[in-house]
Amino acid sequence: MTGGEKEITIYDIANKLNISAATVSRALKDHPRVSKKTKKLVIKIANEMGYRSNSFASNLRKKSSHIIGLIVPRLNSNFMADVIAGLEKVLNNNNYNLIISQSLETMQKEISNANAMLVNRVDGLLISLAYDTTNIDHLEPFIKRNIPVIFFDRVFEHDRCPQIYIDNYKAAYEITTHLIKQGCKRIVHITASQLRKIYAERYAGYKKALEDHNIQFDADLVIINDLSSEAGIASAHQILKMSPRPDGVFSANDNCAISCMQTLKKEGIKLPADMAFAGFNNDPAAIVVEPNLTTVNYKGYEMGEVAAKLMIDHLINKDEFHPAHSLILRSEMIVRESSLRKV
Amino acid sequence: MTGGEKEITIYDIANKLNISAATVSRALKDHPRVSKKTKKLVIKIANEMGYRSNSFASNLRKKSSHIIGLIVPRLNSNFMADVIAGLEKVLNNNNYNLIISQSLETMQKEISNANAMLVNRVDGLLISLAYDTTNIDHLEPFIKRNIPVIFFDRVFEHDRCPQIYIDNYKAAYEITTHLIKQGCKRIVHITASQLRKIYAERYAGYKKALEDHNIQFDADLVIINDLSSEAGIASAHQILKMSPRPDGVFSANDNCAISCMQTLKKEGIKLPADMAFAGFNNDPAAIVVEPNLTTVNYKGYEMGEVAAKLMIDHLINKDEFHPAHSLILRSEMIVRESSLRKV
DNA sequence: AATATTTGTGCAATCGATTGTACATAATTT
DNA sequence: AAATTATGTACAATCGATTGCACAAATATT
Repeated sequence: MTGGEKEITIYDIANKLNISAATVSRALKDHPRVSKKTKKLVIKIANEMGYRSNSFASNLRKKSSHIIGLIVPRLNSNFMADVIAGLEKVLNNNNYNLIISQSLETMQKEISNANAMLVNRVDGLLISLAYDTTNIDHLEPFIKRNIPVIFFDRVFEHDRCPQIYIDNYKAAYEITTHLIKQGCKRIVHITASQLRKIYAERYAGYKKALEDHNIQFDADLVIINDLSSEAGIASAHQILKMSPRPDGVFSANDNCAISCMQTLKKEGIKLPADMAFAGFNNDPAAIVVEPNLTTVNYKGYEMGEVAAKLMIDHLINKDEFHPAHSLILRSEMIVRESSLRKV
Repeated sequence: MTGGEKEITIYDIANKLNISAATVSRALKDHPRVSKKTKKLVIKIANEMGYRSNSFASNLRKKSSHIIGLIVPRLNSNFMADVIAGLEKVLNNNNYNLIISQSLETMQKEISNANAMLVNRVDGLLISLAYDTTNIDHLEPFIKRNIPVIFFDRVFEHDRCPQIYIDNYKAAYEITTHLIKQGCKRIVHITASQLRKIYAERYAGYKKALEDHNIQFDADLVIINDLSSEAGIASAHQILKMSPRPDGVFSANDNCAISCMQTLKKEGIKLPADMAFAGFNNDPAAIVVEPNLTTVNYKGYEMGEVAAKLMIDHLINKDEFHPAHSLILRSEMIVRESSLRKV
């Protein structure tokens, strides 16, 4: 099976109209120096001939691809799917395309993804870091080439790269305070690698809330794992062994909180009477689990939109000075039955 | 802020080594006619100088981008996130990149997405159709250019395009039969637009199962909506008004089934005693809702992998004859408490 | 009417990698 | 030793769009 018809180029159009390719090129991109008559004619013929601009040639000449790279730890999470949906919408409206890859939580794959993005000559890079990423040397080639790099969610400190995240510290502080106000005195905190700022900050918010309410911090109540469903089950067993038994749990994500809740329920623990629960993210399942889970609404879609807008802004005003300011999105606590012990 | 350092090209390497750019090019791609010594040297210098191949130039010359386009109705669903994760893994392992966009369930946006993919000169297109897509004229330019188009999940009949989907008819037949075996006699079916083959087939499987078990089909028991959570709530109210009251529900997705279940539970219906439930997809929330939802395991990740592999195969053996065979993935019924009335 | 400005178009170089062809030199075969 | 083949490299055209510059024609200004 051999290739279809030959692709139409601006030269074909130029030949047909007995004008130069330069004029065709200018006409197609609405250059002011081309007469309206010529423009109309060119566009008409281009359509008739089924012309499609060759982006390779254009990109080569213009040294820009109109493609934005995205690297995330995992594509299959609710939060990330929302982020991507938001990103895609905004980028698409601005005629940018999105090329995506996942690091699968390893720095090694993140590095190879970054290299692929570089070879693909993305105009900008959006990235949420893998669990074990300890440095961002692999992003230096972008920074060196003045390709904007924007961090979101799992961010990294760098004076040239804006960061977008929510105030994890504050959200964790609020939710812990809420649990305390519901009468909890021994609150377990389930979290993940403290290498990632977002988890470290949630942890810090948790600690500060305890401190501000005169509750002694107890390191034995802190469980560090990968926040998976399996980890939630394991956490539940660990909690059951604690003595005296905790009366509240604040998990750094909903997923882990939910499987933990289910395991505890099976073991006869009454929720929230025996133990109040709070999660983080507002996954769809938070309103399915019984009792419905108190959590922090982490707006993925909005974060995607904001990240894309910031990226577009950087690209359009490429030469302007862009302070690498960080954007902190508002998040809100959503109180549901899992934490309500007082009415 | 002006651009960083100049990009290194093969000419720079050639100059430094006093050899021709042609040799550099061949050395970098391990051409057999270049001596091992030269290859080593070129690679060494290329690394030292920080050379990155310019994909625009390469693509322009080779007329291929190594980019696969993906168009889906919505990015933010569990199923789709899984599909994308699977796709990305396989494509990435084969040095292909993935560019994605969402039609937001409208044919209009699907058309504009397709055009963008064409301009971006994707090497292949993977697509799951929007709700209201009635024809695929917008994909003809790909077919005409011999760019492989592969449908998955929401497929379309076309003699040049392979389709990947599960046997929806069979799965629906099985699950309906299961409900019947659990003693259900009046089974509601909640489904979506019959324009989409997958829903039409699930409907057909449902009907056939009734017929084979001598249960009279009753059109009043069929609810057609968009399968959203809101639609699930509305369906619940509709079901409550039915008389005599149905004793089973088969929803064409889990999402809708779950919100319907929750609404019915609030209204005092006992599940599964009063009404047995079955869904479709095996969303994570299916094991969170109480009672856990009987459903069909629709393996998104696997579907993504299979679709990607098929695409790679088409691209690598570009000139061979490819029968546009369809791939039907195995799906399995997962029986949980929501449908178990007999032990 | 002469000069200055605007408008419209074409020429030709450029972006960087690839590849068919040519041509040496080296290694083998007769 | 002559003829043949294999090996290694270079030349130059090509992919298609873009754009600085030149220049003619049309219009406006003095």
